Amino acid sequence: MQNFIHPDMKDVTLDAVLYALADPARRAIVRALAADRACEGTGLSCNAAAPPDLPKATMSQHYAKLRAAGVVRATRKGVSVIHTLRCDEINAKFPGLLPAILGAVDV
Amino acid sequence: MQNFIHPDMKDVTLDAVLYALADPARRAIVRALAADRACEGTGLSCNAAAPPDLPKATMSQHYAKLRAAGVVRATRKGVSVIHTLRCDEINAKFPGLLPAILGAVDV
DNA sequence: TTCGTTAATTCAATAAATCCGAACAATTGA
DNA sequence: TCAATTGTTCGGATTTATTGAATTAACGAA
Repeated sequence: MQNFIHPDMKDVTLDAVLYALADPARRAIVRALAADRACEGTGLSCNAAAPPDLPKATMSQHYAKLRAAGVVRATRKGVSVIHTLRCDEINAKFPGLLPAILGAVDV
Repeated sequence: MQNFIHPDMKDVTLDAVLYALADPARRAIVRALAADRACEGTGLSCNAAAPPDLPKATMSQHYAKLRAAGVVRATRKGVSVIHTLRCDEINAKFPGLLPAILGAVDV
């Protein structure tokens, strides 16, 4: 599985970010990571941030898409993979986007 | 084809809106409608707002998704279908979302 | 070192969504 | 009524998503 590849911010497109955030499961993950950052800020394992009933293969694909889109960053820590939101970077490139999406009352 | 159905704003979900805006062709349409509103404000025909090289079957599907998501409103005017952005409504329900997306330099 | 456990990824098969040419429908003007 | 214009709908090929099963990775204990 090797170490994770994260796109440089100059290669992160609005298209990919919106696509990544257009899925409710992925948005739930991003919300959890955002909440974690606001509190602990230590990052969360895949399982910790994903919706509880999500099959793990599906979960893993969602994380792969979030990483590829440049939305999250992953590092291995023991048997877990810890994810953090690339919050400041996204905010710098797409000002207001994350707040607008995370702030919305998701229906 | 009948008259177009537009969802009531209470039934418009963030999920659907983000999904609609996650596609570059649809975002191009929305940008064109936003620009029109800023200038003429009269609405644009499908062809006028869509990317020029888009096959019309595809274009039509994109508009259908934008309508279903609650992002645009359509009315028939002669042989044309005129679309307008449901700008204020979306802004009221998802504050900051449209500005963040339309304001971004699309890559 | 070798198991066993936990955590996540990859594979492969199926299911669902998208794209677009061709046919169709709606409207207008001649 | 006919032709032209503008979109929509249909159908099939292509692409993408989902998920169970197999696999990889890291760790701790014996």
